[in-house]
Amino acid sequence: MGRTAASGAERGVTMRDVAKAAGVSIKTVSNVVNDYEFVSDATRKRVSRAIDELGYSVNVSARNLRKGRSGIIALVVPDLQMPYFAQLSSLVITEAKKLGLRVIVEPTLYSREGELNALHGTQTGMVDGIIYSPLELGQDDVAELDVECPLVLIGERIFTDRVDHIATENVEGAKRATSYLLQTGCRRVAVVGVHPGETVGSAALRFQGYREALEESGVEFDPALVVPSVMWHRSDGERAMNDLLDAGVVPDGVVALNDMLASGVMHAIQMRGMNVPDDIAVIGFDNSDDSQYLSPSLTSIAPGLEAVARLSVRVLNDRIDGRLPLGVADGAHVFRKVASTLVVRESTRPLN
Amino acid sequence: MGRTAASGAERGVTMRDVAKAAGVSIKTVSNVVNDYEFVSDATRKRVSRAIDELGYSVNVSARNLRKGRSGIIALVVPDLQMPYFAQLSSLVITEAKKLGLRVIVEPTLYSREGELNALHGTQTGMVDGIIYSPLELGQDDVAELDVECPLVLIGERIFTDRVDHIATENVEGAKRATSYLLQTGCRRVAVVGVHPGETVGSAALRFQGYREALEESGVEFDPALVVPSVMWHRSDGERAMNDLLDAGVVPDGVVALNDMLASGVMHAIQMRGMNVPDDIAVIGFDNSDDSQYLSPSLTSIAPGLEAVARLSVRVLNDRIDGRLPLGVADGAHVFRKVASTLVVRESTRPLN
DNA sequence: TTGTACGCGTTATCAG
DNA sequence: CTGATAACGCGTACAA
Repeated sequence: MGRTAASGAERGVTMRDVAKAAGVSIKTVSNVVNDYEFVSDATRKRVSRAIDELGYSVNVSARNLRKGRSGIIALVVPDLQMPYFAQLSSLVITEAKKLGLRVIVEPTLYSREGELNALHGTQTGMVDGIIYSPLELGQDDVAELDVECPLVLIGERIFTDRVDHIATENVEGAKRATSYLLQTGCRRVAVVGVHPGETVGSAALRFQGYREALEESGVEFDPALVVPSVMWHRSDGERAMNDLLDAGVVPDGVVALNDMLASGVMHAIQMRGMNVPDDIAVIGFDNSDDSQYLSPSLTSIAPGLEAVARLSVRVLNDRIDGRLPLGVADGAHVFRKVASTLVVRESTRPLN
Repeated sequence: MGRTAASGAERGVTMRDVAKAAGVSIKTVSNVVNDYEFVSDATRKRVSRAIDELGYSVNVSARNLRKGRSGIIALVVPDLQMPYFAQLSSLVITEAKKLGLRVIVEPTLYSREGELNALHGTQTGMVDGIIYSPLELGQDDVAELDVECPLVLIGERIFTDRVDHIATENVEGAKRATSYLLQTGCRRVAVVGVHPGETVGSAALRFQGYREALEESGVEFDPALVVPSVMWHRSDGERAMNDLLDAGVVPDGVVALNDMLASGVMHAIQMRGMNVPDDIAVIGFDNSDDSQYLSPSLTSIAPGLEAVARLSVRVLNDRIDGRLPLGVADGAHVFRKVASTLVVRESTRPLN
């Protein structure tokens, strides 16, 4: 009434109103609201009742101003629709909630500009910290990471000792995948989804792991078994596998650099009347949610996203609170590589 | 340097500092910052320079306190990892950005408690509005939607005239899908993913559309062609289709109630050496991102998520600003059903 | 254990 | 066009 009824949030009932209604001072109301321990039960009750009756709720903006905090962090990712980042976001939000933080998700939509904007744009204010997972920025852009608020870097595109960094085991994971195929009897293992010429980023690192595994097992590297694909969609995997088979190259195992590629690879194999894993074993990467729903269900490398999420949020929270993250010297920065694990399902042959 | 580098946001340079440095008053700085038009170019320049030199940036918390707004809206969805909601979130975020709003995504993880908490929890403060897409709450919970801030409801679980509501064409969409199969020559059209006993929610509405299409075309309804499945994953679709075929029922078309089911259905068909669409045509629902990457690519009903996102954000923004959304009388509420469209791809036969 | 009074950084209302 | 000055609602020394 009275007013234009505009004002979104509170109806205007403040601590002062509550104080008056309960016959106490503002400070006492504040104490109750913030669960300050030295408040007599009697007053606490009176105040609580007044709060309920007036429908009071604290004005978060005022609190933020006073405390110099917003309780909000930004999560910057390329694209919410990619299973990998959707899962990461989901986990980060869950983890943040545990620590009383809320998350603003900022998709940069694969644009360099978007990624820079998330760091230096006008919208930057009000977040206490940033979890940053770039796909476009590269090693040359290290300087851009120098921002006002704490920042935790995720991924394998940039390496620097100037910010906290949580990385995943791309090399090791791909190596483990390849080794597993070799151990289960594969001799001609193809790799699908390579980005020729790249030296940083998931594709390059995973391909490196593939090569290391071959080398370690004494299996000779065969360029004919390497299938490039810039995009990593299902149809790319299908096309890649068809190209390979059309060229007369028949592997007995395939390492796909992500699960969607793997899905397409399996489909191509099955469409030719061959069996996965008996004729050709297939292994994926990312252990995305639907790898278990494929048929056969897909053996995959789980990058440990839970750990990535947990660590990122925790480290960021420590920085925000001005604490040193666990196990880091003053002035130094966190660098953690999260262990990946092999999730064995039906698309590969058993170990014996 | 100097300090512990802790303090999240600003280093403490305020409008007052800028004003002093530029030799003007605070108000003038404010004017410049907010692009107030009646500022002489000279002053504007002086102030701008001072801002740059001191590295000033506005304190968003203070602004929020003063304006009674935070510029943040909450988007409440069941699960970020479901393609449908990932896409919706992505679109809402993009749309909100255009209007200068930021989005906090709140996954409720399929829990009733989570959905209620998003409305009445302690974290509620500070958001100017809520876009609410419940999956657990039902018609009985209408009262819960009565919250302090503007709220826009999305989905088909609850219908009420007490809040703004953007719905999608579930009935019409499924009807269109079924009709299309019939028009392209199918005579025995199965439906996969039905939830027996349900009367609200996507499953019930889509099934209803299926029946209406049959009726309209004068094709008799055959219960044997109805395959229930509570879950809507790929493997559920595969199992459902296998059950159907194992029972000796061979349809010439399948309406899957979402794309993941459709994917499984196609796989089951292909694994038996049959062809999609020549032997059995398949149509999905949601037009999820990867329906185009299946093989054959999947004909699907696109629920018009872009429009849902655009409308929700716009309506919410109007309410936040105290405006009446376009075409709504005072005291009334928006109810909009967004048109769905049929996206024809390779999994169905052509019209002629 | 509770009350008083001030300041956080902006924006808005006036005069000038 | 610009300058004082009063809120905005809450936290917090400090005093009682």
